[in-house]
Amino acid sequence: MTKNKIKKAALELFVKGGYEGARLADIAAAVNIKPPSLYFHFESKEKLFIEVFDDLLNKRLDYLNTVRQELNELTSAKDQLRHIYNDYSARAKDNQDERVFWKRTALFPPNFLKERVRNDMIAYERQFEDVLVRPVLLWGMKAREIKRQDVERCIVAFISLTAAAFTEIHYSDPDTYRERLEILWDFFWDSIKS
Amino acid sequence: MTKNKIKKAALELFVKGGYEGARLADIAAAVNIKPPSLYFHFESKEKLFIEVFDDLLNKRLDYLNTVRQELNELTSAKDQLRHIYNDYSARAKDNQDERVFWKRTALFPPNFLKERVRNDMIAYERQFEDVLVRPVLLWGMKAREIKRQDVERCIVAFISLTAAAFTEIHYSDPDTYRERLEILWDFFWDSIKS
Amino acid sequence: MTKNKIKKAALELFVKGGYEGARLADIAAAVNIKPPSLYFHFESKEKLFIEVFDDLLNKRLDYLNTVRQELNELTSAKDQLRHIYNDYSARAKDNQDERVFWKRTALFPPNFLKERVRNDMIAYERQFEDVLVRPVLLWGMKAREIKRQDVERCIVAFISLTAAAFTEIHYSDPDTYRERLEILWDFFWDSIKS
Amino acid sequence: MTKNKIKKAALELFVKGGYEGARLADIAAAVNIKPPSLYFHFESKEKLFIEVFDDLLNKRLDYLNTVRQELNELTSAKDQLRHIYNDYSARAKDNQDERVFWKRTALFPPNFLKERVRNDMIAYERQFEDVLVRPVLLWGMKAREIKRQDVERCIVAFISLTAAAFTEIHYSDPDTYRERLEILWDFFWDSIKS
DNA sequence: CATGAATGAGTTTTCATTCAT
DNA sequence: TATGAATGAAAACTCATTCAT
Repeated sequence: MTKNKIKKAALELFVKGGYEGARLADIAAAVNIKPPSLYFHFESKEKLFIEVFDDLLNKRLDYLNTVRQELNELTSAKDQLRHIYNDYSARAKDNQDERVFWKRTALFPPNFLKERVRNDMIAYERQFEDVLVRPVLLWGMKAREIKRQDVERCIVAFISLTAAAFTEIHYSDPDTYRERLEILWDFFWDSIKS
Repeated sequence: MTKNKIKKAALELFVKGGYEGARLADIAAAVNIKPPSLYFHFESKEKLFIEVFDDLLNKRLDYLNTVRQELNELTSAKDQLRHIYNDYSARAKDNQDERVFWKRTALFPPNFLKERVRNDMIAYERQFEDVLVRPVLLWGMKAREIKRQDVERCIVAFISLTAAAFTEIHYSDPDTYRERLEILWDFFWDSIKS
Repeated sequence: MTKNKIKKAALELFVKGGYEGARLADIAAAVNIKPPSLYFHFESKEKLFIEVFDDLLNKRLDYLNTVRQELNELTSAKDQLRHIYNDYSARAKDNQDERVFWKRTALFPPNFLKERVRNDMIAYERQFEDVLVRPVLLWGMKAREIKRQDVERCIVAFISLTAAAFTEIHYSDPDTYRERLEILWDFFWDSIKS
Repeated sequence: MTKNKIKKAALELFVKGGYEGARLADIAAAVNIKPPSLYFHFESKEKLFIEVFDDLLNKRLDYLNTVRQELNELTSAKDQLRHIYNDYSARAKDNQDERVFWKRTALFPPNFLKERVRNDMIAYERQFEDVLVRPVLLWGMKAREIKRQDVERCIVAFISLTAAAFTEIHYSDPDTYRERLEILWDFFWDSIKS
């Protein structure tokens, strides 16, 4: 389906150049159509961006629940937290484009989307904490696997783990990246385990 | 001096819209001149960006040495690390614009600068580690203030502290921001102290 | 029949935006089909316009004869002229759209049709004068109902009555419109009656 | 001054093709500049149209007062009315372009201006009646030069004289045009004179 | 130093039109 | 009959840049 191919190409180019840096001509070329043809599928460049963003938002929101399910298979809080964290070490191209698009948009949204992005992002982060991180942490504390302490502080630490991981994507080659993720994880776990 | 006013305005607008999103017309307007007048001071938009970038790079490089000096006044490794970290909690507008410009450029440099930015950034990061972080950590370990452990791992942890701090700028209001920086610091210090 | 629905919708939109202002997409939408479907019925936008125009031309030409017949039922020149004039006070939506289309096309034809329109219009006007206005005026003079005078001058006056009526459509609400038509008529009749 | 040359060229092309039919490329070409240069002088095509329209509106509003002055030189109501009417027989190119632009815009304004045009036009018409036509008619009646009668009806008649005159511009060659204006005038004057 | 005027090279967007189904 | 998908041609508009003053 052309529409999806366009969205995929668009995501890739939005990642490379941001909203303003991505030209419709390039997006069209990536799908082997001419620029005007894009307008059969999308009202405007803005709407295209929004659809890409919304798709990803929904995908991640869904993913939250998927992960939530998967956690049930795991018996220790450590494994569960690690499973959540693992999402960040997957380095398949698509996956990574999406993650960079997500972060780029979160940090530097195109002007016309500033408001919405901010709201959606905050809502997503809240879900992430409420559905995944906090329950696991609480459960781990109850099971004495994790030191009793202020959960909210632990959450802040865990979130910043993921933030740091994202930054690393840009600086490190794949191997260093994985290595560093591991280091961060160790620090984190040592800090909170009983 | 007009030239500096231009650079300051440019930095601000590059922060808001990135290289492509910032229009010379806006930069000129911010300085109360017309766009052609910019060309008296700068050869081109690219050159303007580069100058802003270089200025900041040098400023930070200088700052490294300044901080290096300041560390001598401090007697504990904890205070020293904390002093380095403190740069990140200053939240004056200028300071912050610079930090965001820095990170934005590091993460999403304009295409024409990709190469140079990457190199300069890496060089800077190395300096940061070599001049400030590593020496302090080593010294702290020697003094048994910090647990004996792999220094490089500690560096990774410290660096990611600053990365996380940056991300928080975007999400949190000033108070929350400061609070979280504190939390992260506590986690970090608890992890490495003896 | 779809074809006729299209023509009706087209007429309406040509009235609103002129030839260039009317978009095939809107015309199609008004008939609940998609733009490409229009091409099953018409070769091109130009051809569509021409058909609409020709239909109307023929309709009006026919109407001339109808009116000519109807005049036979009327015994005074005054009633006859008034009957001719009455066409202009009908204000049903369709009727009016047609009149505006007619005038708009007469005054500001699309470039590609300039020649034909001019010719057809002039031919129509001549018919209007030859078949309806002049005979009635002559007959009225012969019957001493109308002052003996230069018929051609009377025709000019009568024609300008209709032109003025058209302009009023745009400026006046229905009631004012009717009222003014009446005023004009009174002036006219007083001027030419015996 | 380029700006004025643009406005003049624009008026001419708006007359020929209406708002949608006039292309900026043609307007630019008429002034020997490239299309983007138009944007140095006008924000957009719409704004250009609006300025042309406003200029003309003001010009005509001024003209009303000029004519008002000139009327004082004339001693009979007949001469005065005729003087008002004469404006319509001037057939210099510029003058006529303006008149056609005026009427075209009045009758078929571009969609984005519909509201404003309607209001401005009605205001202008009112001025025309209040400042010129009604006073002269009243004065003529007082002087027994004009038959005592309902002034408002006379105004309607006079206005439609001008409307009809406008329509004639499109149909007739200059000589016929002048001849018909004369005929209409005679009818009108005969109708209202004492 | 600064700017008014203009422009080249794009960029998004519109729209009538085509064509395979 | 009708349409989904695509396109050519052109439209308006943007923006960095130039240049004479």
